[in-house]
Amino acid sequence: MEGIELIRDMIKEKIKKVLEDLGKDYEFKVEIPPENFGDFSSNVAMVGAKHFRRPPREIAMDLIENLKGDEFESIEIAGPGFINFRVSKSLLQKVVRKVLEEKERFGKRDVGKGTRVQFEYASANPTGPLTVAHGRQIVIGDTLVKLYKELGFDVKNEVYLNDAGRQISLLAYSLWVRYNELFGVKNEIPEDGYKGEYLINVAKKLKDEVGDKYKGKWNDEIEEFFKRYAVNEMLNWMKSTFERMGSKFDRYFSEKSLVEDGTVNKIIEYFRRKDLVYEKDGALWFKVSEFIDEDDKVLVRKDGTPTYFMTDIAYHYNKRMRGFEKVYDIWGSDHHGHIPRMKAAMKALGFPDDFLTVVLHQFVTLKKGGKKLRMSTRAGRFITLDELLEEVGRDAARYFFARIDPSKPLDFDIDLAVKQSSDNPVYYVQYAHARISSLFRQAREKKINFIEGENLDLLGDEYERSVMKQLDLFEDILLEAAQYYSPAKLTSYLEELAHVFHIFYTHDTILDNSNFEMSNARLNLSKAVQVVIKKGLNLLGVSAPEKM
RNA sequence: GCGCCCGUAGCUCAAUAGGAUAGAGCAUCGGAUUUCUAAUCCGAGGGCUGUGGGUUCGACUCCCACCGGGCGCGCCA
Repeated sequence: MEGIELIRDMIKEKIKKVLEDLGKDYEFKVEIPPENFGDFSSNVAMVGAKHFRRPPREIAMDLIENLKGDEFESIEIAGPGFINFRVSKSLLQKVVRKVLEEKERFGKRDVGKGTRVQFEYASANPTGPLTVAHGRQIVIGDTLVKLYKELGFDVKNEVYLNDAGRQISLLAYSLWVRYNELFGVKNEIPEDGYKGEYLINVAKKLKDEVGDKYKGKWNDEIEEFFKRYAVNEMLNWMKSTFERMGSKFDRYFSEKSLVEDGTVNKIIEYFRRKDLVYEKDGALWFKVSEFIDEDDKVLVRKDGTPTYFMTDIAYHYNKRMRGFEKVYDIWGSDHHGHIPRMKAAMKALGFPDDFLTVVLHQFVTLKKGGKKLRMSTRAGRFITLDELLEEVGRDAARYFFARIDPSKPLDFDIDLAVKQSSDNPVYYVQYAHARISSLFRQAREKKINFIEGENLDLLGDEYERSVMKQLDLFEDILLEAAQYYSPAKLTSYLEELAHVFHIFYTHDTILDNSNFEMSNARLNLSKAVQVVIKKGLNLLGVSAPEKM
């Protein structure tokens, strides 16, 4: 039941031991080299040149003498001093066994040791439909949440609703205008109001519920009602979009509640005691400059309302009080200016430096008919996430969002996504999964018995080897994708795994009536691939079909 | 003007904490199926990794300058 270590780690350990025997200890790497250089390779001899004060190739020769063993079919020196390892079949076969034994648990580790962390993403103004930019954020967030769970963290995810502030007043008034239109009462939606058609539908629903109760009437109380009604409608809409995306949040957190429950005032009091705020021009300012080389920022406006900065500090205070040891915020790159002052605020509250990590992603631009579309919620003209899902489907949309590293801008060509959706690499990966399902259906038909875990010792030709090596990488990739906050590492991996499988499938006959043992061995290997692909797609929130 | 991010094949992107001959897919051209799904596989062409310097055994990767694009520099969020 004890799983083996990654082969790479095993090699590294062995080398380390040999170095210790020679009285040396320094950093070096074991990696997967380009083709034709063996299975694994190390730069240990090259890095060691300064430590041994001898030429790399000479060092390599000594090391190789001490490394020889059953695990390796061959160890060779190449190029300027690389040591290339070709590992034994039996070592690779153990990976297959491990995958089959652990199934969907394969890849789980306990690096997190139950550390309580939180991911906040897809946070939005509840003033309109979610955009494709939110879609990108949802996929990045969802995937990281699942990855961190795999790695043994206690993870929660949360959406922050900016349900306070001026934009909500504008939303309420815009809805009121639409509502009155239904009675023939004409009013103008302000320039910076919400002119999208969706508010007409909300207005109709409201009219069905309350009739002409608010026709032509407007006061503070009515404004409150319209705010509550509109925000609730927008929130329900958001939830339905999340559901369409296959996304689920543990909690929706209201910005407004931070004012109402006194958290904001509590923070202000604390800052006052610490002499970190001052009054100027009727507003309350936070001494950002006390912590970093940036200008001070307003916390409370002249009119007494808190700024976004203020409530966000309160929100993060709240997170900390709830017991999260680390929080990750996923923001669009247009928020990057917000990072230093938030960090300063965290410091002011006495939180550890690494309490808050911000994961930034570049924006999504849309292209349609060769033209770039600029999205604007207020103007009411944009492609919504709902529309995108309608056109390309959940799997393709999610995979596409995951596929580009968050640090790169994502250029979403809608025409291409619609027209050539079958070219989307998600199908390439899914197809490998479906193909394997089909293999097992065929095996039953051909009366080829599948015995899990048997005949693995027959695996070892070059196609099988490359599949086994790729399987061995999976655990490492999960860690890497989590560390770099990059689901794209996972999609690249899956495409490569699908690729080596397709090659294996093309060149080796898997179901062979004249050789049941070999058939069973290859079915086992296929099964292992299927388990890993399914798991990988699962982490991305993409389905793994049995048939295509 | 200042700050952050990005620049790799015609297009969309890789390149595993500085490593070997910079790789895939799409597109183009040419092949592969009487047998497990051809949504696949094999092959060909296509590159001064934006430009110029620097660091070292070695640079797409690190440093400096510049060019080009995105974003930010609110009592907006």
